[in-house]
Amino acid sequence: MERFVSSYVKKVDSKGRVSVPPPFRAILQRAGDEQIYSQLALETPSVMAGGAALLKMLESRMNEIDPFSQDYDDWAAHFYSGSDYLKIDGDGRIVVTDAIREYTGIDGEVVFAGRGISFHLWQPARFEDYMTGVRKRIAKKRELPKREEGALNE
Amino acid sequence: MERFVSSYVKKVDSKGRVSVPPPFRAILQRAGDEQIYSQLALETPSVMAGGAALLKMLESRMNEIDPFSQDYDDWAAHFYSGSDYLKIDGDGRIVVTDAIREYTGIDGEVVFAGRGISFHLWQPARFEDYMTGVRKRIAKKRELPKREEGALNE
DNA sequence: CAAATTTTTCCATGTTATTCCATATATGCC
DNA sequence: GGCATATATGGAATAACATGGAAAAATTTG
Repeated sequence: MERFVSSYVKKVDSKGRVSVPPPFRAILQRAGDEQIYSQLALETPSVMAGGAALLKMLESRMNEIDPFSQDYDDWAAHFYSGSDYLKIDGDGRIVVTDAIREYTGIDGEVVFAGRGISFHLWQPARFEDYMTGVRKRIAKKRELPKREEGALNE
Repeated sequence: MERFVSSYVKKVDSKGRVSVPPPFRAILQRAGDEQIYSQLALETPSVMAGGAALLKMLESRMNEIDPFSQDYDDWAAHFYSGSDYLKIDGDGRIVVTDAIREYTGIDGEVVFAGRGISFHLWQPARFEDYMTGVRKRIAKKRELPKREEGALNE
Protein backbone atom coordinates (compact mmCIF):
# COMPACT_ATOMS: atom_id res chain seq x y z
CA MET A 1 0.00 0.00 0.00
CA GLU A 2 1.14 3.52 -0.73
CA ARG A 3 2.37 5.64 2.15
CA PHE A 4 2.10 9.31 3.01
CA VAL A 5 5.70 10.46 3.32
CA SER A 6 7.38 13.80 4.00
CA SER A 7 6.00 17.09 5.29
CA TYR A 8 4.64 20.08 3.41
CA VAL A 9 3.73 23.57 4.51
CA LYS A 10 0.71 25.07 2.82
CA LYS A 11 -1.10 28.37 3.00
CA VAL A 12 -4.65 28.68 4.19
CA ASP A 13 -6.57 31.44 2.41
CA SER A 14 -9.20 33.72 3.88
CA LYS A 15 -11.92 31.20 3.17
CA GLY A 16 -10.05 28.38 4.87
CA ARG A 17 -9.01 26.70 1.65
CA VAL A 18 -5.74 24.77 1.41
CA SER A 19 -4.38 22.88 -1.51
CA VAL A 20 -3.46 19.32 -0.65
CA PRO A 21 0.19 18.48 -1.41
CA PRO A 22 0.25 16.84 -4.85
CA PRO A 23 1.96 13.65 -3.65
CA PHE A 24 -0.77 13.12 -1.07
CA ARG A 25 -3.44 14.05 -3.56
CA ALA A 26 -2.07 11.50 -6.00
CA ILE A 27 -2.16 8.72 -3.44
CA LEU A 28 -5.75 9.50 -2.52
CA GLN A 29 -6.76 9.73 -6.14
CA ARG A 30 -5.22 6.40 -7.05
CA ALA A 31 -7.06 4.83 -4.13
CA GLY A 32 -10.30 6.32 -5.42
CA ASP A 33 -10.81 8.64 -2.45
CA GLU A 34 -12.62 11.87 -3.15
CA GLN A 35 -12.84 12.81 0.46
CA ILE A 36 -10.35 12.99 3.26
CA TYR A 37 -11.41 11.46 6.51
CA SER A 38 -10.15 13.49 9.43
CA GLN A 39 -10.17 13.00 13.17
CA LEU A 40 -8.93 15.14 16.03
CA ALA A 41 -5.77 13.51 17.39
CA LEU A 42 -5.77 12.31 20.96
CA GLU A 43 -2.23 12.96 22.09
CA THR A 44 -1.39 16.13 20.23
CA PRO A 45 -3.14 19.30 19.03
CA SER A 46 -3.27 18.00 15.51
CA VAL A 47 -5.63 16.25 13.15
CA MET A 48 -5.16 12.76 11.79
CA ALA A 49 -6.33 12.39 8.22
CA GLY A 50 -6.36 9.93 5.38
CA GLY A 51 -8.44 7.99 2.91
CA ALA A 52 -10.81 5.06 3.11
CA ALA A 53 -7.97 2.75 4.08
CA LEU A 54 -7.38 4.71 7.26
CA LEU A 55 -11.05 4.82 8.08
CA LYS A 56 -11.34 1.08 7.64
CA MET A 57 -8.39 0.46 9.92
CA LEU A 58 -9.83 2.68 12.63
CA GLU A 59 -13.26 1.16 12.38
CA SER A 60 -11.99 -2.36 12.72
CA ARG A 61 -10.15 -1.34 15.83
CA MET A 62 -13.25 0.21 17.30
CA ASN A 63 -15.31 -2.87 16.57
CA GLU A 64 -13.28 -4.82 19.06
CA ILE A 65 -14.86 -2.89 21.90
CA ASP A 66 -18.02 -4.08 23.65
CA PRO A 67 -20.83 -1.91 22.21
CA PHE A 68 -22.55 -1.58 25.57
CA SER A 69 -19.57 -0.45 27.58
CA GLN A 70 -18.63 3.00 28.76
CA ASP A 71 -15.51 2.57 26.76
CA TYR A 72 -17.46 2.26 23.58
CA ASP A 73 -19.41 5.43 24.30
CA ASP A 74 -16.19 7.33 24.63
CA TRP A 75 -14.81 5.92 21.43
CA ALA A 76 -18.01 6.51 19.52
CA ALA A 77 -18.05 10.11 20.68
CA HIS A 78 -14.46 10.65 19.71
CA PHE A 79 -14.74 8.69 16.54
CA TYR A 80 -17.94 10.16 15.17
CA SER A 81 -18.31 13.56 16.77
CA GLY A 82 -14.65 14.44 16.40
CA SER A 83 -14.39 13.55 12.75
CA ASP A 84 -15.08 15.13 9.43
CA TYR A 85 -15.09 14.33 5.77
CA LEU A 86 -13.17 16.98 3.91
CA LYS A 87 -14.16 17.08 0.28
CA ILE A 88 -11.39 17.64 -2.23
CA ASP A 89 -12.58 20.24 -4.72
CA GLY A 90 -11.86 20.52 -8.40
CA ASP A 91 -8.63 22.39 -7.74
CA GLY A 92 -7.30 19.85 -5.26
CA ARG A 93 -8.16 21.91 -2.22
CA ILE A 94 -9.88 21.18 1.06
CA VAL A 95 -11.40 23.53 3.60
CA VAL A 96 -10.27 23.38 7.20
CA THR A 97 -13.24 23.59 9.51
CA ASP A 98 -13.56 25.82 12.53
CA ALA A 99 -13.33 22.79 14.79
CA ILE A 100 -9.97 21.90 13.27
CA ARG A 101 -8.69 25.45 13.61
CA GLU A 102 -9.68 25.66 17.21
CA TYR A 103 -8.25 22.33 18.15
CA THR A 104 -4.96 22.74 16.32
CA GLY A 105 -4.40 26.47 16.31
CA ILE A 106 -4.03 26.40 12.54
CA ASP A 107 -4.46 29.85 11.13
CA GLY A 108 -2.50 31.04 8.12
CA GLU A 109 -0.44 28.03 7.36
CA VAL A 110 -0.75 24.33 7.90
CA VAL A 111 1.71 21.45 7.86
CA PHE A 112 0.77 18.21 6.15
CA ALA A 113 2.94 15.62 7.89
CA GLY A 114 3.11 12.16 6.37
CA ARG A 115 2.50 9.28 8.72
CA GLY A 116 2.33 6.23 6.50
CA ILE A 117 -1.29 5.18 6.22
CA SER A 118 -2.32 8.61 7.48
CA PHE A 119 -1.04 12.14 7.58
CA HIS A 120 -1.44 14.82 10.22
CA LEU A 121 -2.37 18.48 10.03
CA TRP A 122 -0.46 20.82 12.31
CA GLN A 123 0.05 24.43 13.10
CA PRO A 124 3.66 24.88 11.86
CA ALA A 125 5.23 26.12 15.10
CA ARG A 126 3.64 23.37 17.12
CA PHE A 127 4.76 20.80 14.63
CA GLU A 128 8.36 21.92 14.94
CA ASP A 129 8.21 21.66 18.70
CA TYR A 130 6.65 18.28 18.46
CA MET A 131 9.30 16.96 16.08
CA THR A 132 12.06 18.26 18.29
CA GLY A 133 10.56 16.36 21.19
CA VAL A 134 10.17 13.24 19.09
CA ARG A 135 13.80 13.24 18.11
CA LYS A 136 14.91 13.81 21.66
CA ARG A 137 12.86 10.94 22.97
CA ILE A 138 14.14 8.58 20.34
CA ALA A 139 17.74 9.58 20.86
CA LYS A 140 17.42 9.13 24.58
CA LYS A 141 16.01 5.67 24.29
CA ARG A 142 18.73 4.58 21.98
CA GLU A 143 21.48 5.87 24.17
CA LEU A 144 21.10 3.22 26.82
CA PRO A 145 20.35 -0.10 25.23
CA LYS A 146 21.97 0.24 21.84
CA ARG A 147 24.25 3.16 21.39
CA GLU A 148 27.08 1.94 23.57
CA GLU A 149 27.85 -1.05 21.48
CA GLY A 150 26.11 -0.21 18.26
CA ALA A 151 26.64 1.69 15.07
CA LEU A 152 27.53 5.30 15.60
CA ASN A 153 26.01 6.81 12.57
CA GLU A 154 23.02 4.94 11.34
CA MET B 1 -25.51 2.02 6.53
CA GLU B 2 -24.82 5.71 6.53
CA ARG B 3 -23.42 7.25 9.66
CA PHE B 4 -23.87 10.56 11.39
CA VAL B 5 -20.39 12.08 11.50
CA SER B 6 -18.95 15.38 12.70
CA SER B 7 -20.43 18.09 14.88
CA TYR B 8 -22.32 21.22 13.96
CA VAL B 9 -23.38 24.26 15.96
CA LYS B 10 -26.76 25.70 15.08
CA LYS B 11 -28.81 28.62 16.26
CA VAL B 12 -32.17 28.25 17.93
CA ASP B 13 -34.60 31.06 17.08
CA SER B 14 -37.18 32.62 19.36
CA LYS B 15 -39.73 29.98 18.41
CA GLY B 16 -37.37 27.14 19.17
CA ARG B 17 -36.68 26.33 15.55
CA VAL B 18 -33.31 24.92 14.49
CA SER B 19 -32.22 23.91 11.06
CA VAL B 20 -30.84 20.39 10.95
CA PRO B 21 -27.29 20.21 9.56
CA PRO B 22 -27.57 19.41 5.85
CA PRO B 23 -25.43 16.27 6.02
CA PHE B 24 -27.67 14.82 8.72
CA ARG B 25 -30.76 15.93 6.89
CA ALA B 26 -29.52 14.18 3.76
CA ILE B 27 -28.96 10.91 5.60
CA LEU B 28 -32.43 10.99 7.11
CA GLN B 29 -34.00 11.86 3.80
CA ARG B 30 -32.28 9.04 1.96
CA ALA B 31 -33.50 6.66 4.64
CA GLY B 32 -37.01 7.97 4.14
CA ASP B 33 -37.32 9.47 7.61
CA GLU B 34 -39.53 12.53 7.91
CA GLN B 35 -39.30 12.63 11.64
CA ILE B 36 -36.48 12.51 14.10
CA TYR B 37 -36.88 10.18 17.00
CA SER B 38 -35.41 11.67 20.15
CA GLN B 39 -34.82 10.36 23.64
CA LEU B 40 -33.30 11.94 26.71
CA ALA B 41 -29.83 10.49 27.15
CA LEU B 42 -29.13 8.50 30.27
CA GLU B 43 -25.50 9.24 30.96
CA THR B 44 -25.25 12.84 29.92
CA PRO B 45 -27.41 16.00 29.83
CA SER B 46 -28.05 15.56 26.14
CA VAL B 47 -30.61 14.10 23.78
CA MET B 48 -30.05 11.09 21.59
CA ALA B 49 -31.73 11.36 18.22
CA GLY B 50 -31.94 9.61 14.90
CA GLY B 51 -34.13 7.98 12.31
CA ALA B 52 -36.10 4.79 12.12
CA ALA B 53 -32.91 2.73 12.18
CA LEU B 54 -32.08 4.03 15.62
CA LEU B 55 -35.57 3.43 16.92
CA LYS B 56 -35.50 -0.12 15.67
CA MET B 57 -32.18 -0.78 17.32
CA LEU B 58 -33.37 0.57 20.64
CA GLU B 59 -36.60 -1.37 20.53
CA SER B 60 -34.86 -4.63 19.84
CA ARG B 61 -32.63 -3.99 22.79
CA MET B 62 -35.59 -3.32 25.02
CA ASN B 63 -37.35 -6.45 23.87
CA GLU B 64 -34.73 -8.56 25.48
CA ILE B 65 -36.01 -7.55 28.90
CA ASP B 66 -38.66 -9.60 30.67
CA PRO B 67 -41.93 -7.63 30.19
CA PHE B 68 -43.10 -8.34 33.73
CA SER B 69 -39.99 -7.16 35.48
CA GLN B 70 -39.41 -3.93 37.31
CA ASP B 71 -36.62 -3.36 34.88
CA TYR B 72 -39.00 -3.34 31.99
CA ASP B 73 -41.29 -0.83 33.65
CA ASP B 74 -38.40 1.52 34.11
CA TRP B 75 -37.23 1.13 30.57
CA ALA B 76 -40.69 1.51 29.13
CA ALA B 77 -41.20 4.68 31.11
CA HIS B 78 -37.91 6.11 30.00
CA PHE B 79 -38.32 4.90 26.50
CA TYR B 80 -41.81 6.11 25.82
CA SER B 81 -42.36 8.98 28.21
CA GLY B 82 -38.94 10.48 27.66
CA SER B 83 -39.10 10.44 23.90
CA ASP B 84 -40.41 12.63 21.15
CA TYR B 85 -40.85 12.71 17.42
CA LEU B 86 -39.49 15.90 16.00
CA LYS B 87 -40.99 16.67 12.64
CA ILE B 88 -38.70 18.08 10.00
CA ASP B 89 -40.46 20.99 8.31
CA GLY B 90 -40.29 22.15 4.73
CA ASP B 91 -37.20 24.22 5.42
CA GLY B 92 -35.31 21.41 7.10
CA ARG B 93 -35.94 22.64 10.61
CA ILE B 94 -37.10 21.02 13.82
CA VAL B 95 -38.43 22.54 17.01
CA VAL B 96 -36.75 21.74 20.29
CA THR B 97 -39.29 21.07 22.98
CA ASP B 98 -39.34 22.55 26.46
CA ALA B 99 -38.50 19.13 27.89
CA ILE B 100 -35.36 19.02 25.77
CA ARG B 101 -34.35 22.52 26.78
CA GLU B 102 -34.78 21.80 30.43
CA TYR B 103 -32.93 18.53 30.35
CA THR B 104 -30.01 19.76 28.27
CA GLY B 105 -29.78 23.44 29.08
CA ILE B 106 -30.02 24.25 25.38
CA ASP B 107 -30.94 27.85 24.89
CA GLY B 108 -29.63 29.93 22.02
CA GLU B 109 -27.44 27.42 20.31
CA VAL B 110 -27.34 23.70 20.01
CA VAL B 111 -24.69 21.22 18.96
CA PHE B 112 -25.58 18.32 16.69
CA ALA B 113 -22.94 15.72 17.47
CA GLY B 114 -22.68 12.71 15.17
CA ARG B 115 -22.63 9.31 16.84
CA GLY B 116 -22.88 6.83 14.01
CA ILE B 117 -26.39 5.44 13.97
CA SER B 118 -27.52 8.38 16.11
CA PHE B 119 -26.60 11.94 16.86
CA HIS B 120 -26.83 13.90 20.09
CA LEU B 121 -28.10 17.35 20.89
CA TRP B 122 -26.05 19.34 23.39
CA GLN B 123 -25.71 22.72 24.92
CA PRO B 124 -22.41 23.86 23.34
CA ALA B 125 -20.42 24.53 26.50
CA ARG B 126 -21.41 21.23 28.02
CA PHE B 127 -20.50 19.42 24.86
CA GLU B 128 -17.01 20.87 24.85
CA ASP B 129 -16.48 19.79 28.44
CA TYR B 130 -17.75 16.36 27.66
CA MET B 131 -15.48 15.89 24.65
CA THR B 132 -12.47 17.03 26.59
CA GLY B 133 -13.27 14.40 29.17
CA VAL B 134 -13.77 11.75 26.52
CA ARG B 135 -10.39 12.40 24.99
CA LYS B 136 -8.70 12.35 28.36
CA ARG B 137 -10.24 9.04 29.30
CA ILE B 138 -9.29 7.42 26.02
CA ALA B 139 -5.75 8.71 26.11
CA LYS B 140 -5.32 7.52 29.66
CA LYS B 141 -6.48 4.02 28.88
CA ARG B 142 -4.13 3.75 25.98
CA GLU B 143 -1.13 4.66 28.04
CA LEU B 144 -1.10 1.44 29.95
CA PRO B 145 -1.63 -1.58 27.75
CA LYS B 146 -0.28 -0.71 24.35
CA ARG B 147 1.86 2.34 24.22
CA GLU B 148 5.16 0.83 25.16
CA GLU B 149 5.34 -1.52 22.27
CA GLY B 150 2.81 -0.12 19.88
CA ALA B 151 2.26 2.58 17.34
CA LEU B 152 3.04 6.03 18.60
CA ASN B 153 0.19 8.08 17.37
CA GLU B 154 -2.32 6.22 15.35
C1' DC C 1 -68.99 28.53 20.02
C1' DA C 2 -66.02 32.43 19.57
C1' DA C 3 -61.83 34.55 20.78
C1' DA C 4 -57.24 34.18 21.81
C1' DT C 5 -53.13 31.82 21.68
C1' DT C 6 -49.99 28.71 19.96
C1' DT C 7 -48.18 26.03 16.33
C1' DT C 8 -47.20 25.16 11.63
C1' DT C 9 -46.49 26.38 6.96
C1' DC C 10 -45.06 29.45 3.53
C1' DC C 11 -42.28 32.91 1.67
C1' DA C 12 -38.60 36.60 1.17
C1' DT C 13 -34.10 37.96 2.07
C1' DG C 14 -29.40 37.93 3.60
C1' DT C 15 -25.57 35.08 4.38
C1' DT C 16 -22.42 31.47 3.75
C1' DA C 17 -20.35 27.92 1.24
C1' DT C 18 -19.09 25.93 -3.13
C1' DT C 19 -17.79 25.92 -7.76
C1' DC C 20 -15.75 27.97 -11.59
C1' DC C 21 -12.37 30.60 -13.79
C1' DA C 22 -8.15 33.54 -14.61
C1' DT C 23 -3.64 34.61 -13.48
C1' DA C 24 0.77 33.98 -11.36
C1' DT C 25 4.15 30.91 -9.91
C1' DA C 26 6.63 26.93 -9.78
C1' DT C 27 8.22 22.53 -11.59
C1' DG C 28 9.80 19.21 -14.69
C1' DC C 29 11.55 18.23 -19.23
C1' DC C 30 14.14 18.60 -23.38
C1' DG D 1 18.32 27.69 -20.14
C1' DG D 2 13.93 27.95 -22.16
C1' DC D 3 9.60 25.78 -23.09
C1' DA D 4 5.64 23.09 -21.65
C1' DT D 5 3.04 21.47 -18.05
C1' DA D 6 1.41 21.38 -13.46
C1' DT D 7 0.30 23.76 -9.32
C1' DA D 8 -0.98 27.64 -6.18
C1' DT D 9 -3.88 31.26 -5.28
C1' DG D 10 -7.25 34.84 -5.34
C1' DG D 11 -11.51 36.49 -6.97
C1' DA D 12 -16.06 36.24 -9.19
C1' DA D 13 -20.20 33.76 -10.15
C1' DT D 14 -23.30 30.47 -8.61
C1' DA D 15 -25.72 27.57 -5.62
C1' DA D 16 -27.00 26.10 -1.07
C1' DC D 17 -28.35 27.29 3.24
C1' DA D 18 -29.94 30.01 7.42
C1' DT D 19 -33.09 32.94 9.29
C1' DG D 20 -36.85 35.98 10.45
C1' DG D 21 -41.45 37.25 9.73
C1' DA D 22 -46.18 36.89 7.96
C1' DA D 23 -50.05 34.05 6.83
C1' DA D 24 -52.65 30.02 7.67
C1' DA D 25 -54.04 26.28 10.42
C1' DA D 26 -54.81 24.08 14.61
C1' DT D 27 -55.41 24.14 19.44
C1' DT D 28 -56.72 25.93 23.75
C1' DT D 29 -59.54 28.68 26.70
C1' DG D 30 -63.27 31.32 28.48
